[in-house]
Amino acid sequence: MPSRVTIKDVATRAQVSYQTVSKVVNGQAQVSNETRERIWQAIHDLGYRPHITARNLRVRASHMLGYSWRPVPPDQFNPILDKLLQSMVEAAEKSGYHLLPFPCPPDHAQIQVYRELIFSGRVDGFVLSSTNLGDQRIAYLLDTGFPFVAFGRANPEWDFPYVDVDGAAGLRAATEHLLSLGHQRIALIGWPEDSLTGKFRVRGYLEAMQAASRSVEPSWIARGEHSAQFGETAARQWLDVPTAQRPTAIIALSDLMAIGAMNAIQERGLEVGKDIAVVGFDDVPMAQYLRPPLTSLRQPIWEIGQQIVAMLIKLVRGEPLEEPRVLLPPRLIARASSGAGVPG
Amino acid sequence: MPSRVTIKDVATRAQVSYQTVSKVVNGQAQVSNETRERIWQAIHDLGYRPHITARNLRVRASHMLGYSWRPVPPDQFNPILDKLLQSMVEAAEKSGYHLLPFPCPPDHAQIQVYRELIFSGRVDGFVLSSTNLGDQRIAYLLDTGFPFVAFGRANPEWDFPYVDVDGAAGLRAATEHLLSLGHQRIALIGWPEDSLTGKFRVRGYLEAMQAASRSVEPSWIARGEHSAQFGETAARQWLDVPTAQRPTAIIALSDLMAIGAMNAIQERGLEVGKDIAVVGFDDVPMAQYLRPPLTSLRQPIWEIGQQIVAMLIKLVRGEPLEEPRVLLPPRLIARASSGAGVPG
DNA sequence: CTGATCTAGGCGAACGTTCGCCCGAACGTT
DNA sequence: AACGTTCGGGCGAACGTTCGCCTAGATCAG
Repeated sequence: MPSRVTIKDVATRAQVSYQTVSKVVNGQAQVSNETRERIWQAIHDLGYRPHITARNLRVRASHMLGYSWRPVPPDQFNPILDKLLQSMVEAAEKSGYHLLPFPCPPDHAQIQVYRELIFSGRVDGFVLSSTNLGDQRIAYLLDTGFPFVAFGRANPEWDFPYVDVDGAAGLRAATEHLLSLGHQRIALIGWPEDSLTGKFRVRGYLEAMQAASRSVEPSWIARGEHSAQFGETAARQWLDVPTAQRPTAIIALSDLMAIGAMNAIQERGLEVGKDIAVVGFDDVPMAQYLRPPLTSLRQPIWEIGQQIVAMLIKLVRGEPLEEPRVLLPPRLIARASSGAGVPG
Repeated sequence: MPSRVTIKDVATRAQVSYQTVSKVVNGQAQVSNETRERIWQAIHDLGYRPHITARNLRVRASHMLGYSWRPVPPDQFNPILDKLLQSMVEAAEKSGYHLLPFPCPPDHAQIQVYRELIFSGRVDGFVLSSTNLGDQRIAYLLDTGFPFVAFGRANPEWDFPYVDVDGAAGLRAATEHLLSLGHQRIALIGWPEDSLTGKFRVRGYLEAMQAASRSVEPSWIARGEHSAQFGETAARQWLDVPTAQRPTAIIALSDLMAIGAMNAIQERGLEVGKDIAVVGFDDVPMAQYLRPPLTSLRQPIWEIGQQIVAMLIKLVRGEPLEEPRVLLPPRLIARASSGAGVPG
């Protein structure tokens, strides 16, 4: 490793003090054009690049944004990580920031880890994901006043900046889609009551049903864990109902559960998209390759990443947020599983 | 933001010079037990945490490892990113390092971006992924002597540290698996000739066939782009062959292509796993939920991440690598699509 | 011609560490 | 008693920047 070329090397070559070089590099005004050019020339000749660590020390900022995500169990998939990460990394880089991914700590150590990252000056702000009601991290960060933006909502009485997918709008769209195809009895596979995300989505479903003056049987709503297995179980229970009263369409709050439902339906020799419609949520990349291809709701992941990071950087810089709560609607991708789109 | 507590604050409280505090924090010997305890007490009382940026500046290291990955097109999936990232981040953190993900630059700007990261002192080393023959980054980094470890191989004449999946071993296992089930005519869906990874895998297939004294028809090997579409096309071509001579099993070099093949087979009214066996590569999380569940080769992603990072950190620290070329075999996960495992 | 204003650029200091060297006291040895 | 060794801890310097202040000369108005 040849010892690095510093601002002082540039200075001697350009015959100025090194502080003047700093001014030029940072685009400050107090330099004549010819000096400026001479300095740029020297910078170019020597291949000088400012040393980030030194700069960060001086300006008391790390220019790093912390991000951790909950790893999914090996049999499941994280449909959004790739794109979300790319989006956030790109957005951060645009403003001279970088993303610091760190392992999602076990629940009891959460605060400890966040505190450590703050006080060691490793990050200037956090992106929180997988938020839920009573999220300790939010409470802690609100308390200390450290900048953060959440991907997801939490307790309504907490006032904090977030970006979230408008699950209610998504489910309204899905429900209306099915209603418009003539379905009357639409069932829903959801998560346990304590899931906030689940609550919003169910609400959208109920709203759409009500708006269409359709009543909803309590038995049409199944709640359970996020797994293909549960999707299967839930669907079977409806398949046991006599044809005349049984739901003709199923909306699952995730593609994983939708896949379980599809498998249960096909097991009975029924045809998905014809006998019973199925709609998922997430639009996992695989959705289009399923037989039949799965109708699903696609989250605007790229957009979400961009907004979260843009907001966080504003906060870090102490600028005010004009719109601290952002909801972005997912997009319905209609395919054959709901009886729409090209068949096959 | 209350101004941070520094090593000097600790020093005054513990009645020592701040350099002595530094010694204690870094576990150096020259301090008596009682002083040490007094200092730890002060550290604890004040909640002191060393300032990483300052430390990094002083020791001339960023303790950051750069990593970029090629984003997959929206209709495909990255089956390994989640786990690989978790693994690498965790391994890095264990040794006091962090991962710096950066956007994968367009080809013509690659070197430029790497150079920038090096000379601005942002990273101490790189993890390279998606390597291929003639990879410019490898050439450049070898040339400058900057530490890196590749995930994947490249030109055999280049001497550099890498970790890779032993694709040949994987395909031998898959082929032997099918042979043991009685298949004789085994076809293969692969990538274009210029894919190095593809070449290794095909080699494993050929070796296994040869070891079993089975000859391989040239027409059994299809080469094309990595897509479900191509998997479908390739499979159809074999389905057109009269039953007596047509392949009874298909190995695809990726699950994505395997899925295409499965769809083509089912389209003809044939049953996957019974009429024709299918084996994929990657074991994407979805594989088990397909109908029938897909037999596939699972890459030891966690292990790979751990090894890559461990090797890279050694390099960064200037320690020698006892084993600079690591090949890890994938594991065959037998499911119904190859006629093995539990049916359904 | 004088004094005020502006401009280009220099200079010292600081950001929070770690490193190497130094010194004084205590101890043991001859 | 004189000397060498060891140990605990202090001190100056440096890592590569940016920031704010200062100044010498140029410019300008009256």
